[in-house]
Amino acid sequence: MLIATWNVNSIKQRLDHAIRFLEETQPDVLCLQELKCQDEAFPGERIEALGYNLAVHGQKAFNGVAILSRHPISDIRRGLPEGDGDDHSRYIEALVARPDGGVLRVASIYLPNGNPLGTPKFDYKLAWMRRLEQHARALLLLEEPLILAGDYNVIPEPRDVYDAEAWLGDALYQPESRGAFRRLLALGLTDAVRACDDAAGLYTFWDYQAGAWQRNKGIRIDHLLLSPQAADRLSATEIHKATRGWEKPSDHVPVSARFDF
DNA sequence: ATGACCTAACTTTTAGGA
Repeated sequence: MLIATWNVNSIKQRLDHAIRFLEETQPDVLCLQELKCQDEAFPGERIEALGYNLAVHGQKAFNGVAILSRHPISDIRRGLPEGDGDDHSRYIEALVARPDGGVLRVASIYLPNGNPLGTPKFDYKLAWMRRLEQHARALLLLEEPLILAGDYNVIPEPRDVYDAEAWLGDALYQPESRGAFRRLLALGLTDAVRACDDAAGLYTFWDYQAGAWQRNKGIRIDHLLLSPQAADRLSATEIHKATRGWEKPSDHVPVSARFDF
């Protein structure tokens, strides 16, 4: 099975891109982030025509996450637990029926950006990461193949950024943000890309500004975290860098992981 | 050297992104 994640920066603006990616790459599951539309405005028709089932958790103008699956989906959860007062649509989870008869639990995650530092936005990011950690801990007790995929808005390590010094004052590279990401890994989750490739300079985001793409000033912030039962079956990962060169691209590119189930 | 973008919305300016 091929599982992919992509922050599309508006699904309405990027529908042709998403369709092209689905046709060319044929993922079994695609997790989307930053839909920037409400559920009823999600342009699902052409996606469903390709054979995908949809689970959408949208909101007006900002955020919004979805799971597209070629296989039956059930057990849909929208939002993390303990979300009193959190009206951002940043988490959706579903159980996907595997072709081999087993199940696979997948979440599409859009973790808060957290900038600027010293504001409630950064506190919100850290609190959200704590909630994700708690929920991941509970999910791991199920001992299922589990994939927490999405835009984490965290640069895990210096090798994941073109120039670490330039990001020292940014919420994506703060010790607290990176520590919270490491706590997720310490639960027993595996960073899929890093399980397959130790190289520096693997990026998933290039800013629209300042010719970041042309100068390869990228960062790696889109991740697939795997439970042991998923990591055991991981065979390969891919960063679909070419999409960043398409006409009117998203600033993020898809990341995918292949499993031998 | 410097600045350099994109999206949605109560749209001609702002908020949010990263």
